[in-house]
Amino acid sequence: MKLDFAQVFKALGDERRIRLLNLFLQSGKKICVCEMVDALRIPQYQVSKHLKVLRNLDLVKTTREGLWVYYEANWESSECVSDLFKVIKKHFQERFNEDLQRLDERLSLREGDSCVIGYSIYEKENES
Amino acid sequence: MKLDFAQVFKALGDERRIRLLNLFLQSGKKICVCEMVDALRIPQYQVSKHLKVLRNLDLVKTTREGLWVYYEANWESSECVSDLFKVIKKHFQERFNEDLQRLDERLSLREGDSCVIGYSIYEKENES
DNA sequence: CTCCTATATGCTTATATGCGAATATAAGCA
DNA sequence: TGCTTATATTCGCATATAAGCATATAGGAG
Repeated sequence: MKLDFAQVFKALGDERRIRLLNLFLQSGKKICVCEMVDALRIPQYQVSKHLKVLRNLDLVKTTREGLWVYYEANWESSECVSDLFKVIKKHFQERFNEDLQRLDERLSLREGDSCVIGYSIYEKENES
Repeated sequence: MKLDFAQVFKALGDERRIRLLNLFLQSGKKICVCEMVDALRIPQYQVSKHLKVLRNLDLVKTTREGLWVYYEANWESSECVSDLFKVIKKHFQERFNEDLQRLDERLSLREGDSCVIGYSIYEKENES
């Protein structure tokens, strides 16, 4: 499986994909799709589509737990990719800080290490 | 001037732009457009177009000497970009080795540090 | 089996990006 | 000035990519 690095750069050439990857790199955690939707404030179908691009290039790993699918950065892909990850991790922390803040809020609602609320918070948002 | 890094990755998401940048990074030299045309074996107008993308993002610097315009990597752009350059320099040496070989052949035709032959070698190629 | 929820994918339309040919610009020289 | 060469840009066309909506899939609970 010979990796085409132009493809990797092209994948990172979309702001939302970088923001997704940045969530994984900065938090170091497995994050589920509905949590990403909250952190990035973009529709679920967009998150899934962009995750597919990252998955096809082996930049992320997935774990399914019941209905929830958790994503994390894949540091075992290749040395070049993990060197790239280090650069992003080093320089993008403050660049997308708002995403990380919203992620933290959302992660605080977990029970143990698991997401339990899905999209139910959106129903509450109608109150405001 | 706030740099959009998704744009930088998008610029590197084209194989020919990476190959151009790789020429600068591996050789460490200023290279003129007609030499790039020979090294990458793509038309001159494509080289100029791709160089424009790199120039607009401040990834390369230019020097004009008479008719010839020399390009080189711009290491002063930002720390993040120069960290990216280091990753590319480290991992792409053998990946585009043929470009570098052709560049070396072409650079050996310089007089001093200057390109002097332009596109005249193409006229000789009709013999073969 | 049926219903519900989280995630993934098709499909259609709009937008953007690519190429190649021709041409413009800019500098040197006669 | 006018000619030549190196480099840059413009234009029209084909193709690719993005957004939004609807729907499909997959797993859990009753």
